[in-house]
Amino acid sequence: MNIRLRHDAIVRTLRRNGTATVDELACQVGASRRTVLRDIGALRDQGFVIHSECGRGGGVQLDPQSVQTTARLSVTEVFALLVSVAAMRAARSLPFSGLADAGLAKIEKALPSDKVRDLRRFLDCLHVGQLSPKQDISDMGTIDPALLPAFETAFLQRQNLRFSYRDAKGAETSREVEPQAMLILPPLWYLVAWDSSREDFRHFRMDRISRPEIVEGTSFRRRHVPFEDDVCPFRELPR
Amino acid sequence: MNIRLRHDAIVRTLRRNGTATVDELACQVGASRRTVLRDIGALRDQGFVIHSECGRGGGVQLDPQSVQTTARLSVTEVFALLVSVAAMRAARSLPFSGLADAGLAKIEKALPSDKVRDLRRFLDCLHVGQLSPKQDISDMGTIDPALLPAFETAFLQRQNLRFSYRDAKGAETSREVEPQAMLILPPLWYLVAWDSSREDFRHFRMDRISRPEIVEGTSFRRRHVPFEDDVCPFRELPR
DNA sequence: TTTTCGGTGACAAACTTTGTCACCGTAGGG
DNA sequence: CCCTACGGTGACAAAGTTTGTCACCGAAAA
Repeated sequence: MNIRLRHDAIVRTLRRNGTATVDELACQVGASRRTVLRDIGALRDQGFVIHSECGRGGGVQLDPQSVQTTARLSVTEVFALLVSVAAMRAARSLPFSGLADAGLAKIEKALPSDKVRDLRRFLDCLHVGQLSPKQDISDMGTIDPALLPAFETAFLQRQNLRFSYRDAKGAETSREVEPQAMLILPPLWYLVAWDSSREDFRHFRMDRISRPEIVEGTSFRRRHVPFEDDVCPFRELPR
Repeated sequence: MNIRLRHDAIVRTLRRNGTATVDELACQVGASRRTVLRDIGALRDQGFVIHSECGRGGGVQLDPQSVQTTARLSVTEVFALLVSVAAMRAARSLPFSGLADAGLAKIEKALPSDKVRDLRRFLDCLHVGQLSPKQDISDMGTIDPALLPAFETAFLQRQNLRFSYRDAKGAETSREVEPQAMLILPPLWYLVAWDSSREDFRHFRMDRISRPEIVEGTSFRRRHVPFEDDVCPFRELPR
């Protein structure tokens, strides 16, 4: 039995039984006492809170407050999750909610059913209220929702986008670009786009963009956004 | 060098260089030709689209259209992501957006900086527009946002919640419960709560709840929501 | 004081990953 | 038509990692 599966099995058994002795666990997962103890150590290293008591009636116990799970999700699965949560949360007026719904359905069909079960189980673990108590609600009002329908269309139909851009010095210019990606670095959103008149990628802060409009009759292909090794691929973000 | 790190390095090198020969990659990552070829096989199994060409001037190339990354995120990291995206997306009127912001800050501080970098890099990969084209926007209007402030308070302050609940048969009852969790099974939201008059957990469909209010002067502790092995922990959800 | 239980260190056995080598097929250049 | 550059595969031993066994420690309950 694989080490990951064994960790998973141990966690699940502990969740189910509440408490168990190491020998019971060893028997359950078909491994030796020593291995189970090693596994418990590894799980603790991973952040699981596992209480233990010596002596008669003792055993190990998973702290019920701990939200940790053993699951590690691939990016595709995480994307499915993000899409699903975004779909539920996003108000109708926010962009890409339709896409999100469509994506969710698509991903649920595409993933093997045990993956879907894992996702569900993971969502179950998202008990609200585990995080810190209320604090200031920081302002995230940098993006004007009124801009977004034009963006959505530009992305989905792959049509050029024209808008007015105010740079860091306050100068206004008019741009026509091929929207390639949205870059989200909280709390700012950037539009990553190919500027064909300059023959290069440019990054535009969303809150500096105004009057976006689709350029009818245009159509572009996706370009390969260049990546740098070991650094954020977009080096010079407008401040 | 670890197998995961090597896969990562190969993918990044291919993204940076566009194309590379197996021998170059082998030299780069400090492994043998054979191992790199095995790795490429493994990456293909994982869903990466890697083109290859024989002969002079040939080499391997990562399909730029493929959004795949090698990253596998732990649940804690995924939660950080979810929280961050939710924070950005959630309109002010939706619940838990304050919590989300606070959580994001907390998590960014708690995670080692390379994890934050991974998260950033992962967000960079969330190129919008990779999913299927526009489809019907399915209705997600089952949750009345007006309900949610009372819920948020009940969760965060751990105060009892009283509301009117209409069951599957249409009968209205009044309930007073300890809200323990929100269960999100698209497209429905459930409130998982301890019903102290019945001494048991109950599941309430959010769209059947009306007139929620905090019960002043009450206070409860978190309870351990029981999990079943290998199945959705909440077996009998109201239809 | 004995039994039950978590926890540790050492070390060989079992298993997995890696490197080496020999070899195949294809494409381009001379 | 041969040579060279390149991706790709199978076999097998070397290197590395995980696991089981065993001996032993300390705490707590009967």
